[in-house]
Amino acid sequence: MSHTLGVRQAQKRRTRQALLDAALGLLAEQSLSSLGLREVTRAAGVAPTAFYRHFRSTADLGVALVEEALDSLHPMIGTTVSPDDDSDRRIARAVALIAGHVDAHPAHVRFVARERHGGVQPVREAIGEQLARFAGEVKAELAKDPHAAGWSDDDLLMLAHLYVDQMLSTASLFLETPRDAPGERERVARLAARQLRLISTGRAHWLD
Amino acid sequence: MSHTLGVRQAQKRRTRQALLDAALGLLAEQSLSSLGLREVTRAAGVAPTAFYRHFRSTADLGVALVEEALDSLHPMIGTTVSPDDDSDRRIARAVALIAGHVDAHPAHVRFVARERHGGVQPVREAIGEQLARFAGEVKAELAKDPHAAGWSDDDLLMLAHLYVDQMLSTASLFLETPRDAPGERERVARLAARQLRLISTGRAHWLD
DNA sequence: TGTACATCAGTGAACGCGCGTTCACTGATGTAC
DNA sequence: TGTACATCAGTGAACGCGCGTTCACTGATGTAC
Repeated sequence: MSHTLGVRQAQKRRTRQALLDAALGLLAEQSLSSLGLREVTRAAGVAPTAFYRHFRSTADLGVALVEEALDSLHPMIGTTVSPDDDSDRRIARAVALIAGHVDAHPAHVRFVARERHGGVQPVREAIGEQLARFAGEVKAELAKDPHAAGWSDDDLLMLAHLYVDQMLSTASLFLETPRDAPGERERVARLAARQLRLISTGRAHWLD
Repeated sequence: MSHTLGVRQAQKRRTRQALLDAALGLLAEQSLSSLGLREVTRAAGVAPTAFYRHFRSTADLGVALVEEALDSLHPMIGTTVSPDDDSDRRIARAVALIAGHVDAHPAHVRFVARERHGGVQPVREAIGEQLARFAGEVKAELAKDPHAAGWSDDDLLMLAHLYVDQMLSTASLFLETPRDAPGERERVARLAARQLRLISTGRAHWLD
């Protein structure tokens, strides 16, 4: 088992993850730009100085969180955009998928929504890059669809960005909706579905 | 002139504005959640203790900034959504208006984009309320359009929210684009125009 | 117009506190033979 | 398998610093007569 880590490396990895988890928890109530190193180590249960064995600064930790958060979002793309026999069914599936993701990873979603325009440049840039990568993949999915015949590359990318923004906006709306308010959640779901349907309608008549 | 302020009140107003301006400047490089009271008073040229004559906390100052920022955005609504003989011309006008607003009030736009999902609850809530008010007004504008015949209230509000989100997303994209890169600015403008056109197309065929 | 008193925006000293960072350290894990 | 040495993740004390908040104050502005 050549890939097995030694005891030392495994422990280091665990501490690193504890720092990331602690930070993500603290970021529910504040922005990265005000997150303190001592605050994070305290929450993670290690000495302040241990922080430097893993990250140069909280900004550096933030960049690591970007990778973690957007990797978790990744699998969602294909399913959301992939074609379906019925458009309304695809949309309903996409909205349910988003809602499920928000329930499964609320802290990650909040982090991305918050820091996308947040006060820490390297983190903003990392999120921007990841979202551009996403849009690229959404575009590739869209290109497979028969609807895409006659679309320019630019227009496909434009639509892809629209979808990515819409997904994030919907996710963040779900995040603000209490989990124990099924009525409100349903309202959000129907709003999101209709917004996606409007985009789909625009897409269907784009070349008219 | 009964509305003329006394010397004392006028001076107090000026100091308050100096605090708001100083804070807005500092928020170009950080989030409200990390903005310090002393930092603000230092930039405004007053003693730290003077702060308390105007605001209870930096969060309180943030809420005041929300009003200021969104009041400046307000006049844009009517012009952006109002109907025109030609749809493409209206869209071009809307995009130019957004670009102009970003040039005129970059700090306000950045503040709203950043703190909309930021780490300070009262500020998030204030922005949410103002944007909901906006969406209501956009909806009222949309209702005037002949296209709106047969649309439900809910669908009009849905579309209004889509427009508001799109405006903010475009504004924030302009913000990230250097002012001295006319090529890039033009690219962003054309992207935004096509996204608006796609939404318009969806709107035109909504009831099909 | 002049005088005596009240108001209150802004001051400056002082406080206790938590911050980020440095440093030499410890002791478990890893490696060479 | 055992031994001697190297590595290095995590520690704990110490530092100087800027923070938010309190307090009694000052002196220009406002008001009553």
